Amino acid sequence: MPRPSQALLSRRRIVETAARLIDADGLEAFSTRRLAGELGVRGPSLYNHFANKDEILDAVADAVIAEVDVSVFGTHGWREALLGWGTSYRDALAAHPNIVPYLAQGPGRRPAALAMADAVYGGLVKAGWPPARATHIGAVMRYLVAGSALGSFARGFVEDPELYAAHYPHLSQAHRLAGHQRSVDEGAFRLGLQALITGLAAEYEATIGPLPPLEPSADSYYSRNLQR
Amino acid sequence: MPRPSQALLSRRRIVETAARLIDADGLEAFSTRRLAGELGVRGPSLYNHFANKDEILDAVADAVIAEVDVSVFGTHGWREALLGWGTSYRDALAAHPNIVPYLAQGPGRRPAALAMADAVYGGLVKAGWPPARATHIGAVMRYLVAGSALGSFARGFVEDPELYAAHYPHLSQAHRLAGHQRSVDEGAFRLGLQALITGLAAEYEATIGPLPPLEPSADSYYSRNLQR
DNA sequence: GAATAAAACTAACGCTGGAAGTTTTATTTC
DNA sequence: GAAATAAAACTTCCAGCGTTAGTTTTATTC
Repeated sequence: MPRPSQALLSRRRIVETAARLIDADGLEAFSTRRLAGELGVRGPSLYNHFANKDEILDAVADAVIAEVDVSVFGTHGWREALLGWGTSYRDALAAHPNIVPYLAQGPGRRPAALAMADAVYGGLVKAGWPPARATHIGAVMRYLVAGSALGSFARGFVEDPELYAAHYPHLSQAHRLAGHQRSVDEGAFRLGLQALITGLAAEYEATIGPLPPLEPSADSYYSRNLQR
Repeated sequence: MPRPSQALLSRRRIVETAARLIDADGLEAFSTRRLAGELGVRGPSLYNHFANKDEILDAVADAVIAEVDVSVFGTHGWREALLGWGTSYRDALAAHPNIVPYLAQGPGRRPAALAMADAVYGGLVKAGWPPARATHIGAVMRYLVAGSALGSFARGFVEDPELYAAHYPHLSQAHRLAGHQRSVDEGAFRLGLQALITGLAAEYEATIGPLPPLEPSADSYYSRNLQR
């Protein structure tokens, strides 16, 4: 069956289906044939729309980053912005953990990833951070977020009390971690993000000047969490 | 040629060779046949020593973690310990970035990874951190270290000025990042680690009590870097 | 309307991890 | 020490992988 009268595929449809498969089964189980099957076509048909499998993965990764909200850099001080952006960034990645090893390689030529980098770097420099420091901060945030989204810390511990009993005296409760996955993982990320911002604030005061005031709004999510 | 009189393979030899191949060519290019070829045998021979390819990768990952030095938890305060361990952890992973996506999944049943978790958690609890907080801190450190070792932040930016010119006004110098890979990546990690520890210290003082004094030794690497 | 391009298919290639079967040697059992 | 058993190497084979080349039909361009 050669070219159909109505297009069966589009880049968008391919990317959406690929994202769904990767979310459901992971990167290792993802194959061009599997994807083609889900789309009701054959493997080689994908090559009419993407040069290779990597290009599909690239597009999936950028679709994930496109979900990240960087608007706080235009509306809040740098501390609230880091908190809001970091949270949104981690939410986006945590919703799609299986693609994280792939997208953590850097923006490359991906439009959404570059737009995010542009907004973050620009916002930090505007806040008074020297350019080199702004770069470092962007990098650290990526480390923290990508690291936290790579896979559950809590679920990395096997639910078998016997495993820990003989040789790991302090890990007697480690088998319970997986059962508290969400609270452990989110609690850890929240702690890390807040501690990092607190530490950066100390450096800002020591090397740049007084901190910009936090939003006075009583119901502001950001001010509540950066109270000192 | 059936069973040789002298053993051609050992688990240790397999793991060392696998680690070398992964370091040289990456995880995607790593195959059981490639590994077998390097060892002078055929692919299926590996299955006499490891159940499957994943088990080989597991052993490689644990060999990397075995390089991490956690002894500072027994000799220094928790701040110096986090700094020293975090640095050693990142050094070990940065020396083997290609296996990082694999080992970041958590300790599982790997002896070295469990021993590391045991030492870190035990050290933090002994320093006064509540158990749940100690878990969070362990998780955050993994986020930061694994995230920073996943691949170079600086090299994630393409060395093409034209890419950034039209749509990313703040990224006019981004094409230069790759040329400063080492200083950017290490500078960022150092900043993140120190800021994180500073922030954690603030929480320790606010919720637990006075900080343990830093080592008085004038030449101590740790005290010099945690000065406030 | 003819020529060109695009999008689907099939067939094929070389590669992958691993199972099954065979052969020889080491180790265990008596 | 001989026989039985186990182990470690090989070969053959399987089903799956990403991708290329060629064919056919339809859309688009001139």
